[in-house]
Amino acid sequence: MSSSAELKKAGLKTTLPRLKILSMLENASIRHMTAEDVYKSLLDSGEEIGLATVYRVLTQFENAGLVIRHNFEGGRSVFELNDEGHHDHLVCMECGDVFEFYDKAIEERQQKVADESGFVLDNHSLYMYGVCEGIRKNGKCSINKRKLPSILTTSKRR
Amino acid sequence: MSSSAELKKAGLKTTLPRLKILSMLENASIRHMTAEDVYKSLLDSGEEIGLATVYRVLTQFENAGLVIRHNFEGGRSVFELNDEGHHDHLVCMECGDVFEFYDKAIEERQQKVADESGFVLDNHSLYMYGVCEGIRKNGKCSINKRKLPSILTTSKRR
DNA sequence: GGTATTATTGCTAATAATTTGTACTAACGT
DNA sequence: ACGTTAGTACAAATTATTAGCAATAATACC
Repeated sequence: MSSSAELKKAGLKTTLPRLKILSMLENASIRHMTAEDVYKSLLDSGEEIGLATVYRVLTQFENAGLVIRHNFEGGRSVFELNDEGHHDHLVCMECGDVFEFYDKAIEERQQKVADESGFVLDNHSLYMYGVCEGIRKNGKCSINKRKLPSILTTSKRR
Repeated sequence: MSSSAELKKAGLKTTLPRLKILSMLENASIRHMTAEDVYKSLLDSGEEIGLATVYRVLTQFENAGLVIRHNFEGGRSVFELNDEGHHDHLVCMECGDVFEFYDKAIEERQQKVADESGFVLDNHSLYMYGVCEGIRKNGKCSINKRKLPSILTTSKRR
């Protein structure tokens, strides 16, 4: 499906900034990007866009279900295209890379816990933080060739 | 153990602000509090303290392992006394109450996933968001008689 | 116990991420 | 093509949190 059609389906007018951002998310080598990552990437590609627009559009995309917002440790949000099924995340605290996984047993137990507590579940977030194999064995991540996401490098928050 | 002794054990000098904050956390009816909750509660109790001190001390407590910091949806941190074993959280998005649970199966599967991915796990956070039974059946939470935590009521962030 | 030394507090101002206000511009329906 | 309405850009505002620094309090030493 074309980006334009995706926007329409999501109930969003197909505007140039939205197309730029959506196609950036679809083609970027980094899957989990902060608003600023998206902003800077677009500027780097020679595209013109305002930071506020990026924030606004990403929030619209989130509400429309086009992207998922994550709040990993560090305080700033990262956005991920909602193009796969649900999954959880393993975040390497050294190289910043994000590994995705889906574990049926965990999902089922979560539902069971919610049921037993009388909760109707809306959503959940499971983030696991650790150090990946590449870093431990080679001092650098063999998989991750990209720059560290700003969430782990530039953020001074803890 | 006295609060003073706890501070010492944690390698922190026993100062008045630290004692106030620790005892506030130990005696508060709300288990998960934002820095501002702690600050306002102390002011309400007639105690004098600075907001910056609350932030500083809570961070020190976190580093010392006395409290756990959580980042529930909404962007602001909540702090919880680290006086029980590890557990995860179910957050009611209507009444703001937080239910704690521990599920051995989930913990084991998490470890297994990490092992299989070559990760050495440092920590994890599992937050489940939904609507509790009290709200669904009575329109209000039967368990939660306290005021809503500011994270869900005063925050304008999504 | 009294004082020096050093850590800690309490202000206020700074910061960082994100949101809003508003005047300009671009989509979409006709 | 053209007007209406929604969307964008920029700057200014907000919110949570942190940093700088002078004032103060807590241990160490006598």
